[in-house]
Amino acid sequence: MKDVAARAGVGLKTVSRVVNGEPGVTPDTERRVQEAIEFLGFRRNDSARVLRKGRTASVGLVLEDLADPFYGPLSRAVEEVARAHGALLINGSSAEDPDREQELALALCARRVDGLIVIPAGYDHRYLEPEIRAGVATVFVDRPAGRIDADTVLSDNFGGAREGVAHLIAHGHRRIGFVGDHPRIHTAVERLRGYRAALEDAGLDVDERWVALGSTSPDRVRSAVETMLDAPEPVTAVFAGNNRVTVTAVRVLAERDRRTALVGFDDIELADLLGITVIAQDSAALGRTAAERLFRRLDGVNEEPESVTLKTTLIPRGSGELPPAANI
Amino acid sequence: MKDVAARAGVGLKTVSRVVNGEPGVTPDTERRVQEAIEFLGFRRNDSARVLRKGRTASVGLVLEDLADPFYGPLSRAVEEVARAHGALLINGSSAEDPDREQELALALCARRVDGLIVIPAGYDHRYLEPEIRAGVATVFVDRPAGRIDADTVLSDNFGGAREGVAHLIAHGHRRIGFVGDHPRIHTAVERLRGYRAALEDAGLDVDERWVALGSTSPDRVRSAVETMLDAPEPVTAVFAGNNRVTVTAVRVLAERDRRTALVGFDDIELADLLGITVIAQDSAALGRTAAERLFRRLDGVNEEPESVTLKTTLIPRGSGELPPAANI
DNA sequence: TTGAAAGCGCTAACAT
DNA sequence: ATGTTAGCGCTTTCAA
Repeated sequence: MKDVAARAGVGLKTVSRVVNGEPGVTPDTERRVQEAIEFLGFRRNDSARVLRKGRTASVGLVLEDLADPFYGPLSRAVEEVARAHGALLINGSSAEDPDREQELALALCARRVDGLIVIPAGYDHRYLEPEIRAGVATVFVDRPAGRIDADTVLSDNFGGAREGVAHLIAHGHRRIGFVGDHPRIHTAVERLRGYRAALEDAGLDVDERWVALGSTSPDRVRSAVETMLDAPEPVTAVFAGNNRVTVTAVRVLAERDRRTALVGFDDIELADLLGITVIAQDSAALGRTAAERLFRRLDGVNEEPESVTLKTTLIPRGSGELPPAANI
Repeated sequence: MKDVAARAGVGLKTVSRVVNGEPGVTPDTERRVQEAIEFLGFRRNDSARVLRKGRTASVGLVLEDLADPFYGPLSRAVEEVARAHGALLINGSSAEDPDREQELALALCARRVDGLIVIPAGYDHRYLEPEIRAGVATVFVDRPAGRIDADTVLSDNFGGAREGVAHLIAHGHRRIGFVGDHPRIHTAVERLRGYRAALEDAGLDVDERWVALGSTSPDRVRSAVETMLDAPEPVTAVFAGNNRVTVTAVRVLAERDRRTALVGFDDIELADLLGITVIAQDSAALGRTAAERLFRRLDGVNEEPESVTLKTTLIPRGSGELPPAANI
């Protein structure tokens, strides 16, 4: 910038004005400055600008895994909102590791992102308190914040699961398996709660052998489902706790002769062709809502932290409408 | 940092040393500094650090759409490599718009990212020349750079498509449709080239009514496929030019009584269950390779720009092995 | 081992 | 309309 000023024979501030399109420069001077910029291939160094202005026009998003089809649309939605506000988005994947989540979130804070959207991997976010106090707007998505009070955007995991399981019950099922994510994950617990509530609503008992929480790795899900199917009194329907469970469950059920009903939480591509009934959540809406809330905060709105819950949608496609198979 | 120094009763530089784990500080002093840091909730401002050091420890990734399942794993792979090098990743989606690609790439350069990975939307990347000259390492992925010489990592689009079409020919097909992306997109053109080459290898002529390039929107793909199926001499097989085309093609074909063979470029989740034969490319490997190349450059390796091509894999699952249906 | 001073490139505030 | 000065928070250099 100094060089540009020298070459154009003007002061530093004049160049700054031109670069930022500020008023108070004669067209002639502006032209000279533009020429110098062109000639020197100058481009403003935003690092310096940030240092001076205190705002980075960037927001951070800490999620679990960008490669998961659930998070792609979410991230993209956040990006669109950020873009509308002239901000860039820095993503990071925690890989479901609380330490890595913290490391990432703090690294983003050290970069002085203006705001932070976090899909928690951990259960204690007090480490963010100093940052929030220092002015980093923070919104939690998909899972609630741990031990601090903050804006949160969730899906109705409880209600969605309850509706899905009720749907199976309405189609005559009495022995329904639940295969879900690890119990340390909030959504898994909520969905299990919904499962239990639906059974209870119908006056049915839960046999704990029908419930399997744990890793969503194909191996674990496969063995969980197979155990339920091979029991003396096999389940006649399975409720899959998330997209990865559904994918494996569909594979396992497809191998069997006996038709077992299935409802999965989260929609999946091609689920329509496979006739998989799902409880869909709108991950893009989750991201958009969170980002809008974040920027509202950045624009100075100062309300109490608030929790928003987005509705889920039951999409019947066949697998959830199968009647119980005559067993054994 | 000033405040920390004051509170600990030491010089600014000593605090800097402690924060960065540099040697030359007595344990006692270090302890006092640490206490002050703790007390004040100090965290280093990386913006200032960046300004001074000239390196941001961040890389930019400009892709088409983070919500596309093809790019999620690619982005994640880049992130992992970046993480291993202590760098953060800033993603941006160009939405297949050349202007937006440029705007994004230049915004990232203004932030002084150390390196840039670009999945081109445009065909002229000379706008990046000053940046590259100024030291921003740049690697192009998935599609080649336009009008500049730069590192590039591609999939073998030509070879993959040729293999897929040859596979259909080997199963007896003579009238094979090609539905692909817009002809301004490099991969679409390459794959079409592969299609033509396979037909030519077999001594078959191409009827241009079997070729449909254009938008990958469901509507356009649907009508393209339906036209081919409803022609007086309908195609007996369809080669789908990418994941989105495949998804719609599968839907359209599933509505028909006559079984039409299908091979798709790109693997899709649940394609195994639907028995869809595909030419799979490894999007994570694409991202990893590009990122490794980028960091090699950042580590000072100074070779000529190089183009790497990654092999694709034919995965037979049924749809590509159907014989031609007796038509009409 | 420790610290003072200079400066990275920019913008805010205040001249002129 | 234009320029000058100070300073954002850190690291580098060099001296103590």
